[in-house]
This record gives sequence, structure tokens and C-alpha cells, in this order.
Amino acid sequence: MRKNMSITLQDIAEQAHVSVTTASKVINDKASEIRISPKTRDRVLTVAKRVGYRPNPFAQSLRTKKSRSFGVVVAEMRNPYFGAIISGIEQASIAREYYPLISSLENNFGEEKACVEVHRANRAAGILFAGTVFRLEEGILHQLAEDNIPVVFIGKKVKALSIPYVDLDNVKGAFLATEHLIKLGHRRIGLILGPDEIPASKRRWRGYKRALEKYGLQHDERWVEQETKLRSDPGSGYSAMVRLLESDPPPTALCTFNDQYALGAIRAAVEKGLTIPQDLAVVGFDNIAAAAYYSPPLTTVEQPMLEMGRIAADMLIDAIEGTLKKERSFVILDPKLIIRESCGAGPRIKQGEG
Amino acid sequence: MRKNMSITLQDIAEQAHVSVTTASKVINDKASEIRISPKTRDRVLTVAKRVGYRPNPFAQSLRTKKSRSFGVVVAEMRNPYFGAIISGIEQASIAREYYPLISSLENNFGEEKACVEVHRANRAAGILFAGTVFRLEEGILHQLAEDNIPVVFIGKKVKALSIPYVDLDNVKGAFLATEHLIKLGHRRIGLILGPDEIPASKRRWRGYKRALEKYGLQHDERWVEQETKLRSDPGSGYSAMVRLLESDPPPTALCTFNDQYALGAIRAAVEKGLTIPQDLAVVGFDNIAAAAYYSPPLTTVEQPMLEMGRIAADMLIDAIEGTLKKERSFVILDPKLIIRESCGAGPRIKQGEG
DNA sequence: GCTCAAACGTTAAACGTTTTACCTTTTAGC
DNA sequence: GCTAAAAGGTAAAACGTTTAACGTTTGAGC
Repeated sequence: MRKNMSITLQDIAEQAHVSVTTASKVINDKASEIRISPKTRDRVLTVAKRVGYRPNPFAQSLRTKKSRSFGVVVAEMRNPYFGAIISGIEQASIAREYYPLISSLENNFGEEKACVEVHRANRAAGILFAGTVFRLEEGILHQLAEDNIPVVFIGKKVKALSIPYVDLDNVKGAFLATEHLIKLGHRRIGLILGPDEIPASKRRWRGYKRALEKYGLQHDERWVEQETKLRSDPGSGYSAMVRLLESDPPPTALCTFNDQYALGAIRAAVEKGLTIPQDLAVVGFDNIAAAAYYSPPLTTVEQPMLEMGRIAADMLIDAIEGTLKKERSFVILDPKLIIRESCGAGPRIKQGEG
Repeated sequence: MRKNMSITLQDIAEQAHVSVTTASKVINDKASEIRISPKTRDRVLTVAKRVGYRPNPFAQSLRTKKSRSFGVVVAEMRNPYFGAIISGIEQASIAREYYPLISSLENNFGEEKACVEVHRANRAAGILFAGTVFRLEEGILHQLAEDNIPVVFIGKKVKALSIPYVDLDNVKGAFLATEHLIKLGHRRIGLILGPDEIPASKRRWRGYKRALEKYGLQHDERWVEQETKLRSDPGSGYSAMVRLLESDPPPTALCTFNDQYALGAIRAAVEKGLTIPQDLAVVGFDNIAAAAYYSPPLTTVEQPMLEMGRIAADMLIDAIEGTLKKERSFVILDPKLIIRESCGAGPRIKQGEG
């Protein structure tokens, strides 16, 4: 009649006629470095299996002063970009028996501090700042460093503290996109950037300029628009595009900060009576799942979100376990241009199949 | 030089010259039902604040046998639909100082069992099955019930065990969509359903039929396609639409299982040379953020994902705390038709602004 | 001045592990 | 057959809380 009582080592010990210590040693089985006879070993293991023993993680953590969960702070949950990253984080951590505690800032940026506080209160073994985190005071990071709580960033480089990070080569990504448009003959190429707080924004701007320079085009401020709102939705692309279309002459091609911006920008252009790609060629960024089905299917720069999540989580767990090597602490992944139809250059075959 | 050691009640007790018990009582402050003089109270509180005391959740949970975290099992993380639900779950739980442990099945359906096992191993105080969970063996649910671990479903009704749930009125949602098309004059109305395992699928089919019946149209199997793949991406809508377009005569209007299906279906139609909405009117479902920016902007049935998440989380927490009333255990929310341009009936103004 | 409560605190046990230090029994070496 | 060490196991303390049960002081009532 033991309602809601779980099985403890005590129970196992009794049933297997050994001490709690022995039971514990067997269960943990430190590479048989402990000296237990095969006979008792089997006995304990059999009992444990029979009763469905599950170690109490609270007792374990209390005793060992180690936690198997880590915090994840993500900008917005509803964004498929972050969804993919989280998915990757999850894959990696489940595999290593760690548990991510996910918290998102949603619209309330500036809540990083509160989020971190929650994770600390929960004794997170480390914190992963996924996607773009902005106004994080350095003080918080110092505090974390001081208390030996490892931190990993995705998409942001914190110079001062040499914090491990994984990021995409954003300069190259924007370069590829811009170059593609140039090679298609475009000369007036617009650019819609994200807010300054997102580090990728500046870097993509550099990639864009670099491509223009390489092909001897000159850079014109009229064709660069920047969204200041932090939330990454199609609305941002829409309003930026409305502004951009007022420039004279308007651009014939466009690089956007991400696929969602592209969706909004396309909408704005279409509402002005333009057709894509004839009147305006558009390149996105990220290659989210839906991009292949936009009208027209979106040419975009692929960002391996899933992999980034996986790598970052592995790095963080390594750091938690104290095995993260310096030379594996800074990972920059390669972007890839996915050509579809939104620039008029794609093969007219169905995309995203298979 | 105490590296990585956190402050304990012990420390506070010493510094405030009281016993650990007193410190504990003051910190927990059970509505001053405990008898502690204001003077000592203040002393303890001051010290606690000064040293930044954070109770150790492991010790707390170990001692009280209560956990403040609960599991969330979600179908796919990368889907903005679930992203929104999770967002709602988070809002509600943070507010009540509970912590959701999120795990997703991604493509590996049939892993419900493993997910549940993980949550149990982590001593989740309850489990929220968010979105659509399919092949969950009843055995698992019985086990959970037996062990007094409350469960709440979103979007699924488990008759046998009278498990609390929150859901949308799917019949009504599909009815609204279909009726809208009928009122616009359509007579051949197609339907793309999700897989049978998703309970909403059947119910939307009923709503669709009910609308046809009400307006004296007869139901024709040729115009109903069903996707069997569980993953909800535009590709599903795309391939279903390809099949649907082979029917003769083809439908002039279409209800889709969700906005992502709609995106894919529209793409397939456009590739066949059709224009939306002139040749084919399309209605989506869910009203995800991007839907307002599709080309054309999508008329769709709104589902309050955020609210569903919030309500479900609140219900689960109530259940955990033993305060969930029977009459508040079954919540069905009302869908709302959002009219945009994909049916040719929307006002030709910009959508999704503001 | 005595008694009795009330007011204010404290001691100690318990939660389920892990780990240190120790104890007993075999076994091996000679 | 004796000793030493290896093998196999155990007792007890500790992790940081909460809580039941128990002290001590204070003050009121008479």
C-alpha cells in the first residue's frame, strides 16, 4: 500500500541481502574497478531490474553536487529557426543523458537576467545562450564564470571572456547570396538587415559589401534598410521593404536577413505590383523548412541549425564535465547557397522533394 | 576561497545567530503561522538577502518528495504551431514557479514511451502531452495514473481514463472554413486531412461534412485527400494536392489541415498553372504568424495556441497541487475564421499589420 | 510567589544517494 | 602452518532541506 513511494537502494539492498553500499556500487558499476563478486553483482542487478529501480536524481545531485540539467536561453520559441536549434540541442543532450531546461525571452528582451537567475536557482550545470541574445550585461557572465558555471553561445562571440561559441560564417553567407545576384546580372542590389543587436546582422552587411567590392559595384546606402525591432517575423521584412521601394531607382534584387523577412518583403513587393523574380530577385537566409514552398520557392543561404544546436550542446556538456578542449571551443560552420526560383535562376523543377 | 560552494541555510543560521530550523522557517514564512519574533525574522532575512541565498532545490525535493518540474512531450519542435503552444506553457509555469522539461518526438514517433520514461526518471511532477501524441499505449497512462502522476493532454481526448484536456472545437473550425467557401459560391470543395492518428483530423472531417450537409451539397470522396505521414510540413500538403488535382472535375476550393499544408497545396496548384484564389480558393488552419504573409495572404481558422498552452499548463499544475476541479478539467476553445485573400473574398487591404 | 500558557526557538531525524574508512574472509607465497 | 595481501563487503557520515517534537523564557492571572 505504499502509495506513490518509489523504490530506493534500501529496498534493493534488502531484497538482495546486501548493504546499501554494495547495491550502490553495483548499480553505478564504475568499470568494475570496485570489487564485487559476479554473484552478488548479478543478484543486485536482477532485483533492480525486477523492481524497476530508478535512482533518485535529487538525492544524487544533492550528494554529488552535480546536476545533469543545463539551461537554454533562446530568443523566441515560435520561430522555426530556434525550433530547429533546440531540436539539435535536445538530440545531443538526450544522448548524453543531460536535460535541457529551456526558457525563452519571447518578446521580453532584457529578461536575460531573470532567465539566468531561474537557471541558477535550479542549479543548472551550465547555460547555453541559443540564437541571439543581446543586452546581456557582462556582469552576469562574469558572475557565471566566477561560479564555475560554463556557458556556450550560439551566434555570438563574446571577445572579452573567450566564451566558447558556435556560429555560421555569416560574412561568407551574405557574400554568396550577393555574389549570386551579381552574377545574374543585377547591379542595384538591396539589403534588409536585422537589428544591430544581432551580431549576424553586421557581419552579413560586411559580406554584402565585400561582394559588391569584389565585382566593382559601389555600395549605396539607399538600398540598405535595417529593421530595429528584435522580433524576427515576416512583418519586419514587410515594413523594411515598403521603405526600400521608395528609393529611386529601386533595387532589382534583394538580400534579406532571413527567410521570414524574405516572406514579408516579397509580400510588400507583390502588393506594389511587382512580380518575383522578374521585377525583383530575392534571396533569403536560413533555409527553414517552409522556404522551399514559398511562392516562388525561395533561393536562400542554408544554415545548419540542427547541427549548430547539436554541436553547441556537446560543447557545453564537455565544458560541464571539464573535458572541453580549447581548440574545439570555437566552431564556425559553412553556409551553403540553395538555389530555387526566387532569383529567376533556378532550374524549373520542384524543390524540397524526397 | 570556497570555490563553487553555494550558500546554505547553515551559513545563514550562523551569521544570524539562530538555528537552521529558525532560518528555514523564516525563509519559508508560512503565513506567519510560525512563531518567530519580528526581530529575528528581520535579522535572518537581512542576512539571506545580503548573501544572496538560493534554496537548494535538490535538497528541497529530496526532503519534501515534491518536484517543481513537469514533463512536456511535444510532437515536433520545429513546427511553429508547437512553438506557440510551448511558449504558452512556459508563460504559465514560470508564473507559478514550475519548470517545464520539454522533450520532442521529432520524427521518431513511437518514442512516447522513451520520453515518458525520461520524465519519470527525472521525477517530473506531471506530464503534459502537447499537440498530437498518437500511439501512446494505454498501459503507460494507467501506470502514470497508478503512480499518481497527473497528466494533461492538448488536442486529444482520452475517454477511458477521463484525463483532463484542452482542445479546439475542431468540428466547428472546419465547419466555419467550409461554410465560408460555400457562401462564396463554391460547390466543389476539396479537403486535405492530416493522418488518422491526429484526433483533430477526423473531427475536422466531420465539420466539413456537416457544412456540406447543411447547405445541401453532397459529399464526394474524390475531393477528400488524406496525408498519412505524421510530420506536419508543407510537403504533406503539396503531395496531397498533387493527387487531388488529378480528380475530374477538380475542386474549385480547398480546406487544408493546417497552414503549412496550405502553403504546400498552394505551391502544387501554382505549379499546375492555377492562380489563387481565382482558380482555387484555399483556407488554412491554425493562423500561424507567417500565414498573413503568404502569397496570397491566407484565409484561415485561428487556433489560440498560446492560450491553449497556458491553460493546459495551469491545469496540470493545479492537478499536481491537487486543486484541479473536475468542472475545469475539460476545456474546449472556440475557433475563429480569419478572412484574408486566399479565397478571393478578403478586403484588399494589407493584413497582419499593427 | 506560583502556575499555566503562550511565545520563541532548538534538537534531531529523515529524505536517498555516494564515499571514505574500515572490517572480515580468502587466497597466495613461502 | 604462518603471514601478508587481496577480495568482498559493510557502517556511517555527509549533502541541504523540512518537520515533528521538544525546551526555555516571558508574562499574565490570581
